[in-house]
Amino acid sequence: MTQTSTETYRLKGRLWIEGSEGTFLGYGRVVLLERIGEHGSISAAARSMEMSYRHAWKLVDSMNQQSNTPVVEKSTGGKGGGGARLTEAGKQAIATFWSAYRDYKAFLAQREKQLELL
Amino acid sequence: MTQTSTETYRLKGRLWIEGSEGTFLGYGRVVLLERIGEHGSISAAARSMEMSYRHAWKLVDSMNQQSNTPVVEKSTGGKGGGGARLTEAGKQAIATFWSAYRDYKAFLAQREKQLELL
DNA sequence: ATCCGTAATATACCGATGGGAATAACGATG
DNA sequence: CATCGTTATTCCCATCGGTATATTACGGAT
Repeated sequence: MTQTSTETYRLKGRLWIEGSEGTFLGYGRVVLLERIGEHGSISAAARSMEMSYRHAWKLVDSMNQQSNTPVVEKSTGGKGGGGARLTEAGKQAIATFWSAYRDYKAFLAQREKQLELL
Repeated sequence: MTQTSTETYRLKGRLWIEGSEGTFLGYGRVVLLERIGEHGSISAAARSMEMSYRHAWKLVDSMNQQSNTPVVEKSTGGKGGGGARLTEAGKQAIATFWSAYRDYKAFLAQREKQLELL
């Protein structure tokens, strides 16, 4: 027995849905969509996470451009200065991603048990 | 029908095995291990891919530190200046990762068929 | 007409990551 | 004991994503 330390290993992964222009939906993007749904604006959603408005705006723009129908509808000016709200396609996108994500997590947890390392 | 463009979506992901200090095995690391096995040195392995020796060395160091038994044995000086060779644990690590990787690819391909987006 | 908070956009900066070059140690071989 | 190609290690630099900051456009409410 010359075993000094015994490492334990975890199987980890990232999951995302790709469109024609790269990433369409990923974990952070979907959380952002949810926050937009809760707060009613991109800026409030960005503040609620640890994300800059610039970054959040780019993500929303990227998702809208790659979606067959926009996931977020934005309005500028007006009461409260404007805002943003989820579309039906947006809600559907969230559900679709979480569904795949749950399956993915389950796969990882299951597959992790079979790891055999020396 | 107001459908302008019809995006098709792909389910993509990354997979890696984590130890106590972060990533232990990933796609690039395992390819590097294989190349070391083929070429007999870290530097030749690095040259054979598009990787700097500095980077390759750090990856090998990280893997060795996190493995219960080293994955690469290195020798300095001597005929040919030294070299590096895979250990049994290294070969095992490669096999373990590719096995998980294949399953993971199969999972992604299968799960992709179930994506439903608007 | 003014105010307000948001969308929209450009610019400058910052921090991490990896690359390249440079240097030293190493040890069998001739 | 000089050579040689590798391991090992330390600098500095280019690149790149994201942050912070600043500015403009917008339009309903007062």
